[in-house]
Amino acid sequence: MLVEATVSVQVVDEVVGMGSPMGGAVRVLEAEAIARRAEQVLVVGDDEDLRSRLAADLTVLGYRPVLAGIREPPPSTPPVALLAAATGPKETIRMAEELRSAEGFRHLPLVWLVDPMDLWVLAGREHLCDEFVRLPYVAEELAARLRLLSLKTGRDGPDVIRRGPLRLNTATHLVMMDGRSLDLTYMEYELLKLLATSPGRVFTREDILARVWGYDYFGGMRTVDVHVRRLRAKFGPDHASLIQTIRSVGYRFAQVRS
Amino acid sequence: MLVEATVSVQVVDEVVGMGSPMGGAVRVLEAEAIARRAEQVLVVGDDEDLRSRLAADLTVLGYRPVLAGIREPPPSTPPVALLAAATGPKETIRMAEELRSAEGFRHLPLVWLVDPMDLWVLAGREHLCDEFVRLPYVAEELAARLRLLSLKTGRDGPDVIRRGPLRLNTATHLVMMDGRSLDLTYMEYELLKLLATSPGRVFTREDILARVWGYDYFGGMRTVDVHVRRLRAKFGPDHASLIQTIRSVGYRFAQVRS
DNA sequence: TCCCGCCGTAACGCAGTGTTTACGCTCCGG
DNA sequence: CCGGAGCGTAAACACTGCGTTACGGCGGGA
Repeated sequence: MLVEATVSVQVVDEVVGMGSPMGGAVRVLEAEAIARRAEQVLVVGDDEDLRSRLAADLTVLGYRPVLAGIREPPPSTPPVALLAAATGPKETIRMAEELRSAEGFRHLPLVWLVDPMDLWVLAGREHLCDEFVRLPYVAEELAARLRLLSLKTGRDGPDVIRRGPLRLNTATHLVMMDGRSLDLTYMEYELLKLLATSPGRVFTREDILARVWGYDYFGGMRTVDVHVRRLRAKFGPDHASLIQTIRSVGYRFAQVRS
Repeated sequence: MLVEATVSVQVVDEVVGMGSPMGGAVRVLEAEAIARRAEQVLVVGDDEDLRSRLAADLTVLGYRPVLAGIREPPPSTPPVALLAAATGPKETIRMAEELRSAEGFRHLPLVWLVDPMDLWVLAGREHLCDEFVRLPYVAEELAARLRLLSLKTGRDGPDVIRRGPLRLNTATHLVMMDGRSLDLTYMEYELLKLLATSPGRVFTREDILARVWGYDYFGGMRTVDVHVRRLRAKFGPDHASLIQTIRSVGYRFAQVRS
């Protein structure tokens, strides 16, 4: 399916496993695991030396590098990919083309690491490259370019609420989890926005009904439960516990580090 | 009005400029230059040496450098500006702020030329910087970044908005889709312009009515729906989804990769 | 004055969404 | 260990919002 490469999927700094989301109360360890999550960056390519240096620098910069041979895509899609090829620009082109044609990676922003002698390959291939960094790279430049890229792709900015793996863009109404976009309905979106704007704070069902459905709403409380359930289902099993149940009280969004 | 600087407006005359009937061997760069028809680039800053080197390189690359002290803005607004400061990043920040607050320059994409030691100044100032180049710069990198920038900003010159298959000339009111011209009515054009100038952003029907029909408009919201429908019909089935419906919220122009 | 293109409104039907209901499991106190 | 309250879950039901079409008013040009 994808470019052949020597390194298999290998997630750096695996998160503490999260238990089954079924069954109400969320354990402290799970909340901490979510809290330690940083934004992932996929690092692909056949330049092992460059890849490991990138991994080290990215970690220092607060990112979570995911080293992978792109033949075996990682389980969770990071929101951005760095292309590090040792065998020259042709390999980078091939990786970019195959990532772009692979299901699930089509909209992944690609950052090329390019030797200044090879910059000519970019001409006419701008559709395969969202950003590039001149080699030898400087960590500060890499950081700045990743930040700029986040802004340009709408994953960060003044209108974006960042909560752990969740990105909630209030300008575009786009919701992303681990780089994948979630398809939420209007009520789901509004409910999530309310909870996510005050992580850790507990909202009673009355609160939620009044602020999402309107103060004049007259209906059953279970409506909230059902919508929370649908949100958790769309979050997927790994992130279902982002919304926590406080028994006899209500719900709250987990306290995560952005 | 703008930052004080020593150099007045001075157009470096076109060496490979448009209409130049020079023959001879056509190298890749020159071919690009002709294709680009000598697009202007504003070069501002107090680093005279850097400015002149930029002017020379830009000319070779087929651009038409406009050297200016930004106190005296050039008569016609170029589509992009390079910021070259000798006195350090503070000067660059000041130039960027003043350009952004100056009428007519607000939406001008800014490219910083930054010493790697000064890259820290970018943190938190991403709104003042659309692109940056590490010093000492490489001409090929500069060219590649300018090409990428023009793709990302979706502008071919000051009057042309490019969004995927769509071209919108705000000067001539001409709209093209896939090279074919669309015959839009006045309201259709204004509606499309509003949506297309902020791809991804969701506009409510109130927003749209206020900004296209006028703040004093008093009528039904379904008017917007019908005009959106007419636009989609003229786009054709292949491109109807360029305008997306956000249920219970409004409409938005799709985020397309140019 | 007539004609034609543009624009706003109303009506209808459907797909998508929200709400209700019912049932069974979990948690916790007795 | 038992029982009840609280909650998760699924499915059925009701309805909203939007796409779509048709139609009538308005204004400019012949």
